[in-house]
Amino acid sequence: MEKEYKILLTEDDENLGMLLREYLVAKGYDTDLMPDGEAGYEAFTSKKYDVCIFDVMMPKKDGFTLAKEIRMVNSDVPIIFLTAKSMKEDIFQGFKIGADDYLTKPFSMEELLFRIEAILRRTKGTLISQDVFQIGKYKFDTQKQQLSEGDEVVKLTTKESELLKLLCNNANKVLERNFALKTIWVDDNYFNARSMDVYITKLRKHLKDDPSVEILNVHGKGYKLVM
Amino acid sequence: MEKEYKILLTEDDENLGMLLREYLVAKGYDTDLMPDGEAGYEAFTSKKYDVCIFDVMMPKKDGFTLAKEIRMVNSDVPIIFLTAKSMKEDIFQGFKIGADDYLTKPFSMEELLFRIEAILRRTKGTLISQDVFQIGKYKFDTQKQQLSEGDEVVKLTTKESELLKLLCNNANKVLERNFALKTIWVDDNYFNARSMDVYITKLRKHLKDDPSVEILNVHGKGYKLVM
DNA sequence: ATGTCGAGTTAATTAATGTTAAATTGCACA
DNA sequence: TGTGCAATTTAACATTAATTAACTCGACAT
Repeated sequence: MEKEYKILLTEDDENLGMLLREYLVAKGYDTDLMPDGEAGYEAFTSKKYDVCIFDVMMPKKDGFTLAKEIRMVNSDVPIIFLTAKSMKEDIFQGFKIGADDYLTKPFSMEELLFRIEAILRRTKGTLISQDVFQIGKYKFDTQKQQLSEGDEVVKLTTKESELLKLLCNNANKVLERNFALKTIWVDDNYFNARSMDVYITKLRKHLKDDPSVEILNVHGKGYKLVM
Repeated sequence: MEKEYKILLTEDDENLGMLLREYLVAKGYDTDLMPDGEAGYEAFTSKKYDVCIFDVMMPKKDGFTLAKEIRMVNSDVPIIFLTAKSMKEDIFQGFKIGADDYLTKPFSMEELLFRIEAILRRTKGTLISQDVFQIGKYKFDTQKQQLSEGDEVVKLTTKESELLKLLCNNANKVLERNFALKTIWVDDNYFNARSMDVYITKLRKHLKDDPSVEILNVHGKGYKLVM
C-alpha cells in the first residue's frame, strides 16, 4: 500500500496553478491549490502536508512571509519556492528561511516532479528503521534491545525498546501519544495510556545520566525526545 | 562539537574545480577534488563522504556513469550534478539515478553552498533553524523549553514556550492576538484568549529580572516583546 | 467624566502526567 | 504441568499543566 502524499500548492496565476495541480494529481499526489498566501496559511493549519510549493510573488501574503509563518509552527515540512525573477537575494532569503529547493520560472513540470521526488526520497525514505541510535552519550541498539553508556550495557525490555525507538525516529519532534499507543499497544485506551506513562518514567531513569538528553512531555499531545 | 562534513567534488575544469574547493573548504567543508570520474570512484570507495558533487561532462568517466556505479554500492549518499548544457533529458536522467539536486553552469558558489546546506539539513537532521534566542540577559532554548539566566535554569511549560517563541520570532514587532491564538490554541474563542492572558502574565514573571526586556500590550492588537 | 471593553492578576478547578508499588500476566524451565 | 521470574498492567497517590472563574485595573470613545 503506497501512501498518498499531500502537497500544498499556492500560486496566484490561475492557469499555471490549475495546470500544476492537474499534473501533480495525475502523478498520484493529493494536491490542494490555494490562490494566495493567506489561504495557503489557512490550509496549512487545517491539514497535514508532506510538501509545500509556494509561489514567491502572490497577493495578500507573499511566499516568503508564508514560509516564515509556517516555520514558526513547523520547522520541518519541506518547502519549494517558485520564483519568476531570478534575483539572487530573493533566492538566498528563501534558503535562509529553510527552503529545500526553488525553481525559476519558466520550468518544466517534469522538473518540478523530479525535485519533489528527490525531497520525498530524503524526508520519508531515510528515516525508515535505523538500527543503532546515538542518544547523547548513550548508544541504543534496537536489534539487541540494549542501551550502552561507554562499557556499561543495560538490557531493555521489549516495550521499553519499542517506545525508545519511536522516540528516536521522531527525535526533536513530538511523538503523538495516540500514534505511539496504536503502534506499540495497538489499542489506545485509558489503561494503555497509563502503561505508556510508566514506561516513559522508566526510560527517563535509563537516560538520567546525560543531562543533555531529555524526554519532554507536550501536554495533551505526546512526548518529545530532545538532544 | 561541530562535525566537519566531507564532500567529494569531481570536476575536470581545473580552474573551476580549485575555485569551488577553496570556497567549500573556507566554508568549513572537508573537500576532495578529483579531475575525472575514475579518480572520483577511487576516492569514493576509499573514504566516507557526506555529499557528492559531480560534473556531468568529464573525461574517462562521465558524472552519470560515476553516479550509477556509486548507487550500486551506496544508495544513500546525496549527489548533486553540475551540468553545462541545460538539456532536459540529461537532467532527468540524473534525477532518475537518484540525484538530489543539480545546478546548471554558470551558477554562483553561494547557491551551491545553500543547496548543500539544504540537503545536509535533511539528511543529517541538523536543523539550522533558530532554536535558541537571546532575550536580554536570558537565553531561551525552544527545543528544551527552558529559559536560563546565567546558570539558573527554569523549565517552561509547552504553552509558555510556544508563546514565548512566537514573541521572539516577532521581537520588537506586534504579535497579533489572533495569530497567536490560532497558531497555539487553534481556536480563537473568548476562553482561549483569556488563557493567553494568563500565560502573558506568567512570561512576564519569568522575565522580570531584566528590566530591559518587556512584553508590551498593544491595545486591541496584541503583544510586543521589546528588548 | 464615565461607561464599556480589553487586559492584568490571582486563585480555584479540572484534566493530564509522574511515580511507586502491588497485582497480574506470560513465558522458560524443571 | 506446576513453579519462578521477569515483563507488563493496574492501582493508588502525588504533582503539574492548562483552563476557567472572579475580581481588578486601565485604555479609549463619546
